[in-house]
Amino acid sequence: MGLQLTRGGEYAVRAMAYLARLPEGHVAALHEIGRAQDIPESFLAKILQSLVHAGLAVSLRGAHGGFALARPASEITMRDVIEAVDGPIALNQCVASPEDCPRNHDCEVHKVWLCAQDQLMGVLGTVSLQSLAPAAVA
Amino acid sequence: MGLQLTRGGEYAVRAMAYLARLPEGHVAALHEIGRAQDIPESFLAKILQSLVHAGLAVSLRGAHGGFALARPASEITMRDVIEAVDGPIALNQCVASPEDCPRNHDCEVHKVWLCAQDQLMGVLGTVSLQSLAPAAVA
DNA sequence: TTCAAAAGGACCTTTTCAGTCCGGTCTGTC
DNA sequence: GACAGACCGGACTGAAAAGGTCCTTTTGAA
Repeated sequence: MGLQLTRGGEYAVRAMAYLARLPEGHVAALHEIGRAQDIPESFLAKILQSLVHAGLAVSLRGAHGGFALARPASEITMRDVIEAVDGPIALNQCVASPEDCPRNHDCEVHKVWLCAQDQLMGVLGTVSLQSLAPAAVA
Repeated sequence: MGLQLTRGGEYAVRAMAYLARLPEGHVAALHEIGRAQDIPESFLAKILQSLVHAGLAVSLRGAHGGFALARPASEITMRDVIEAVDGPIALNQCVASPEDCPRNHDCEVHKVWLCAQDQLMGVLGTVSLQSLAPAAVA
């Protein structure tokens, strides 16, 4: 199909949105998140590790351990989450690494992709986890 | 990587932009396009067939055959071209087929994807092949 | 000490991508 | 009519990524 979000990215957003809805200071265990959001737990484990590595989530090990957001939900965007799991967003190769594209100079198509990418980033980079969590505690 | 254009889509846009630069009535043979745009010819053959099936290009068979745009370059958008080759653009599954998504109702993430998709379509659906072909004949 | 839970890496299966190949068909030219 | 040039169309393939699974190790709290 092409030009589609990966399953991992989708899961990551849902998992983080779930964490964003939790009361302050609460940690959620892997299986809690997985069950609540209907995500295969062993796969979710890998995704959460990416998020922890990226500094978006923190984990507590040992009994009663689990995961929580590393910073306020208002300071984490969908873009952050997706890029942590799927790598940098680049609609096509020539936007990601223009130096590899021989027809780079005066390429009209290139400009269009840059523009499209900006539009996309404008949305994903603006929406925070907070705005995804309307059911936050009162 | 995820969320990236396929090679086929990229080639298709370049090939169509090439055709758009041709003088009216001229047809370009497969090998001509492939050589000019540096696209593997056997792969390009498949791509062009998709474009013909989608009604964006026409082909002439037999000796001195080749390809040309099916309508004026100003009436073919990048979106048309990409969707002809890669299928419908849907940033994620739940945008493509909302009926398959159980959490469809009151899903905040869904709305964001719709918005992002609209932005993307706004760009790709507006840019015509004509605007990609600045070197058109005088 | 013991047990619950995350960390991390090896492994696996399926699908998609990116492309090749080849026989068939069409059509302009000689 | 024969022939050559060019598209048609589908089967095939190798590599890579997606999408997971599993198992061992480490950590922390009761």
